[in-house]
Amino acid sequence: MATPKPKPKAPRRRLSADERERLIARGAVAYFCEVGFGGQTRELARRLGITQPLLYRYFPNKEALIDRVYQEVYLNRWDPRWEELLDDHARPARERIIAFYRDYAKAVLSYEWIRIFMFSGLRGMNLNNRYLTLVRDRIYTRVIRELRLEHGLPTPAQLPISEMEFELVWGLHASIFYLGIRKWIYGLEIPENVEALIEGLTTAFLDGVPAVMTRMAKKPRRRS
Amino acid sequence: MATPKPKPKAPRRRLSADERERLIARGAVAYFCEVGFGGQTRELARRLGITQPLLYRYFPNKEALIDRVYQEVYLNRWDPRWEELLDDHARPARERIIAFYRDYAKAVLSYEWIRIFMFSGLRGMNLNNRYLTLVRDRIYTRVIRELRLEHGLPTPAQLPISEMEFELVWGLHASIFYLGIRKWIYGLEIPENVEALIEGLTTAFLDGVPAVMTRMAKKPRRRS
DNA sequence: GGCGCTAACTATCAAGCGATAAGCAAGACT
DNA sequence: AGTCTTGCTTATCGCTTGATAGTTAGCGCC
Repeated sequence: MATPKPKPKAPRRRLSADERERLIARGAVAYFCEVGFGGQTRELARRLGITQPLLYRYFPNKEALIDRVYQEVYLNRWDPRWEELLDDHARPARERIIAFYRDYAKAVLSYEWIRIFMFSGLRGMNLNNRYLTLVRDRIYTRVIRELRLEHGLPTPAQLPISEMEFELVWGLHASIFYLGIRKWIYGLEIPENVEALIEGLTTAFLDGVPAVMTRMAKKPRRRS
Repeated sequence: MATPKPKPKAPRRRLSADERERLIARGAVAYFCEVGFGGQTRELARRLGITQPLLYRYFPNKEALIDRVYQEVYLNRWDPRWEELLDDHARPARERIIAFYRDYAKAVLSYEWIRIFMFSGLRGMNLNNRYLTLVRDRIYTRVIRELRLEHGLPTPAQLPISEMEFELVWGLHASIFYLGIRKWIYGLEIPENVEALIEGLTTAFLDGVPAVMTRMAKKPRRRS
């Protein structure tokens, strides 16, 4: 090439502080999701089309930026209607549970959510645990309660939920979450029709788990 | 403290090249499993009780060290007897599948395996995919074959294994693998008696999945 | 259309980190 | 005991990277 082209150099654009901060936060989510929290501030700035020191005008340091990423991803991902949905006794339990997982999957099986969740887990954050406790207390308990009700087993008030029952529900949860891992962490293809898939997994769960639950409710727990 | 203590400085120990290399490799596995591949060579050396440049006498660069970590963790983790176990028609299919997953879990639910698997996935390595293809071809196909046989469904030769069948088995796999994620990535407690847990999960699977499989074999596949 | 506020940039520091070069010393062999 | 091999260390380079200081210029306002 004859033209050395000194620099493309986009014209300096001046945004309001709020707007720029949001832009940086969004960009940080996208960037750190992709490369992990070891990603460099210079590369993040480059992707945002700004200079690296500008980041430090909006965030005191890199850690603050990462905290913001957590906030962006973790907050506002919980839909309170999930609990209502699971409580709605007008519909059959089976239908409710399938509907819930269909909806839950839509919220959670995203690139950002799955990867941030993994990265923060590997980093030793306890945000994961806080979230998973929420899932356990708000969702698993409801699923188990409804299953017990449907199969004429004692209510959780009468007989506390056993470890095994929690584990079985966690197994369903895992099989759905793992779809996200396969897609967004391993980079594998998963079936196009995720809804049908979740319906199949949940159906298999609903067909298989009550038998185990019933068996465990009758037999005393065997110690290893 | 009155004693400034200039340096503990362990006496220089001279090992054979082979021995030292193995030591470094082992240490690298432990270190990179813990902190990820962004870990620093200096810190690794410190943990090994050697100086950092010594690493470069045994490995040309950090990447080679990481490759070695992959080798150490991925290789020799596959037990060919798993396939034999699943093929052993002297035992009931249910018993074989439970026995397999009990054994498989023992091999795979380790700190090193789980974390390296995640780190390499997040890094975009395709080693995961190679491994998972192996699992699919050697294990899932066998599980499905045996389940079909037990429930009077066509053999895979007569009717190819459907996507949904693979997905259901992948669901079982996920629910077991997720135990490792919970323990070694999220840092959560999991039940002590993992064997009983796996038995419960597999039983629920075996009770629930055939119904779905039978249904799908009879009904034509519904498109979304 | 000039002026001021401040968003954004240029330049740079200091610590961190992968990697290399040259010298030292532990153990083996005679 | 002397010496030779080579495992291991000290010293250091050069680039990277988070963070700071000082300068420039876009936009609103009168």
